[in-house]
Amino acid sequence: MSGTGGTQERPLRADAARNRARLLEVATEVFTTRGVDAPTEDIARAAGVGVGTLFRHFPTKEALLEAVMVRRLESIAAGTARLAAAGEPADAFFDAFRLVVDRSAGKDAFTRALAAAGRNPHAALRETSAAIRAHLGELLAGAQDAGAVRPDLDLPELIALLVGANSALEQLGADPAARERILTVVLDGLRPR
Amino acid sequence: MSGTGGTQERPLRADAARNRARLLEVATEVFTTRGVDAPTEDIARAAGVGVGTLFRHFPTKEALLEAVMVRRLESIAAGTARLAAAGEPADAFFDAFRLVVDRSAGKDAFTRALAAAGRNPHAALRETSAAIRAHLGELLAGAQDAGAVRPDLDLPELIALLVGANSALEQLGADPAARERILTVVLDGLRPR
Amino acid sequence: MSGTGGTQERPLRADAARNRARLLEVATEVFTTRGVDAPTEDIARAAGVGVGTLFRHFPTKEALLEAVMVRRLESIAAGTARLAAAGEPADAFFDAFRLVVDRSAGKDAFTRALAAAGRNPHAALRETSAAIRAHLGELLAGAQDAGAVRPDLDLPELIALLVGANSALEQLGADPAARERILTVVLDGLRPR
Amino acid sequence: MSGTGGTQERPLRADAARNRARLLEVATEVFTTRGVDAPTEDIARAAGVGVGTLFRHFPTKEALLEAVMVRRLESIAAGTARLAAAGEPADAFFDAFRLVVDRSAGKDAFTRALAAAGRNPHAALRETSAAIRAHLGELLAGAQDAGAVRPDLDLPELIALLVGANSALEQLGADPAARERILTVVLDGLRPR
DNA sequence: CATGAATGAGTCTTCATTCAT
DNA sequence: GATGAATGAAGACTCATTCAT
Repeated sequence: MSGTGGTQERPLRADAARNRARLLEVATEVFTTRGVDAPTEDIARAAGVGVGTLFRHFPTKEALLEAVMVRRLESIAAGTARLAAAGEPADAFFDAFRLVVDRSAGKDAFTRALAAAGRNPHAALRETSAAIRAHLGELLAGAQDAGAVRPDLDLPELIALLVGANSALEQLGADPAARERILTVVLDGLRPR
Repeated sequence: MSGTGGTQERPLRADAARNRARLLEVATEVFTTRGVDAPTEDIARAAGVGVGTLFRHFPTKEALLEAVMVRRLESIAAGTARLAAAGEPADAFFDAFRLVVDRSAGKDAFTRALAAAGRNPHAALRETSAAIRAHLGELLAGAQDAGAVRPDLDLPELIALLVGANSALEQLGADPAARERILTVVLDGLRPR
Repeated sequence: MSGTGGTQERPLRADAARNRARLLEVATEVFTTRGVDAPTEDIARAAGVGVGTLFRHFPTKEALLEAVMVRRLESIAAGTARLAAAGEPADAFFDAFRLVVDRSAGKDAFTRALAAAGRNPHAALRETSAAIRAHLGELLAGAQDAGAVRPDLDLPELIALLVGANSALEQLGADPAARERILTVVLDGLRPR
Repeated sequence: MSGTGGTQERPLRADAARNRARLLEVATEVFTTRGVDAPTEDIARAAGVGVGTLFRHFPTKEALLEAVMVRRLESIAAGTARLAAAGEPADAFFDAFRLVVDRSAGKDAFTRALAAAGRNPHAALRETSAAIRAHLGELLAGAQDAGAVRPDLDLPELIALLVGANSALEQLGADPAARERILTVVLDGLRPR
């Protein structure tokens, strides 16, 4: 897991690595704020490189979008991995829910990627989201065993709720108190009656 | 209230009305399943007419999208109006939540329209969604007065939750039991602790 | 030469004749003020008829344009015929020059039609402009015989100068004194040194 | 003043510059002979490039047309500047008239641009044609002072006459003797009686 | 390796003309 | 005869992707 994950990459030259990182950064920003229809050229320009460079690093626009998602998902996976290994099942579960939602912030094309896991043909995405799903599965089971979450809920519903919570928050805007109220509703709803 | 609604339209010839209706039908289907980036030509073809006909009825693609949304929103508004006038505040509120979610199904550009009410510049959309918001506001207040919904929740959060529920369900797929479980979580979460 | 000239037309019903006249009127106005690229539908609407009616009277847009031109040319031809029959060769010639320019006013697509005489494949136009050319030829010869116009000038140049004068005036705008100065320049230039 | 003129352009690559120049060349030819309604694609094809290339160099068709005009006007401006600086007022004036007419040849959208100076919104055009107008103004005044041109003529009329002469010549065709006779008429007409 | 110019298929939209009502 | 709805071939412009410099 030395690099960005995937199929055997020879080590990039320093400047190439820098370009790649910068492109990923900028693409995340652009896709998030302007949507995935933003022209590749805008991304390249914002990253200070030519389109050619962009396409050298990412063979298609879709591959770039995928890489952006993978990065986000990896960050999430790191968090859920830690929490799945934690001791307190109930707290860990609820923390994980918040963590996923927090790190998915922005144009929700991203959370969707997580959900598209099974259907999606891209290996990198599939692997990372499978890991997250596994962690969430464990956390859910733990919380249910601890009686902290409704026992009839299954992983697909949990994920759908994560996507939904993300949408709701994206919809709502910045007011922190209101955001907290939204989360309270969903998290309370997850608890057994 | 019987027809396509909006600002005074001279009565169309029978065949023209049929084409218009068919275009609206097909566009709803296409936008819903394939997203708003689907080519106008596909919509025209699916409706069995030439592009020219589409553009005669709807001067721009955006106008078509707007008409589709207005139709959906009007259907929702009719439902919420009825429920807002009903006697049982608590039931009416929860029924309204389900109704909005049901009739918003699809690539969720739709619930967003409702949410975008104040900001967006399309008069037809603005009016209809303002009406829905008004109904939802009444229903929420009634349910809160009746002690059936958390008192700290405000209309913007309710709407955000509707958008979120829609996303969650869209994400989930068809399984009716799972869909019901999702809704149960959210609706239970809305109740006071 | 009872009607609009051309190949055998059965007498139109009163309303049809009225429509045809109105279309010609409106088309002249529209082509003149908005150019020949104005949509046929605008012309039909301005004339208070449907496009279908327009195309019943004039099988193509070009035919309509031609009819408009023929009308103008006929008006010019009537004037030049009268002047060609007049007694005073010099005055008649200069009057004709002014007359052609006056009646050609407007988007000069019209004067061009006159010039396109020989090349142009449309019978109606060809005939009428041939007549005008004949009159102008006579007038020119008369004025040259009378020593009022440079002897080296030929009909094609005269026509080119008419087109040019028309362009110049169209370019200039409304100021009557300035228009007169332009005409003075050209008419003086036509005189022998 | 050496190149394509306008607001600071970074130096293009050799091939790009060649394409740009070729497009300008071809567009001049096409607009001149077939009018401004000729499809952009025809221009691109004639220049041996794809449409994309055309639109890379000129963001809209109008921008291309403007560039073509600017080039023509600059060529004219260079000539009138030289003549305005010359010693012999009368000759300089008449030479300038011929020069403008010569270099404006074609579907006369061009001389119009000169005339449209004040009104039109394109900065590049405005500046260049303002320069030409200034030169012509000086030349006219000089020639009038020298008694070589009618004293009652003003700049707007001169410009209208340039447009008119251009139209007349465009109308006339290639015969050099006839063209010369036309110019003689107009130039003689400009002289005082 | 990086650059950005070139490509051309694809998208929206217009408009002359036809034809069912 | 009149109407205006329907048609579809263009036309301007965009953008992912390729490739010469």
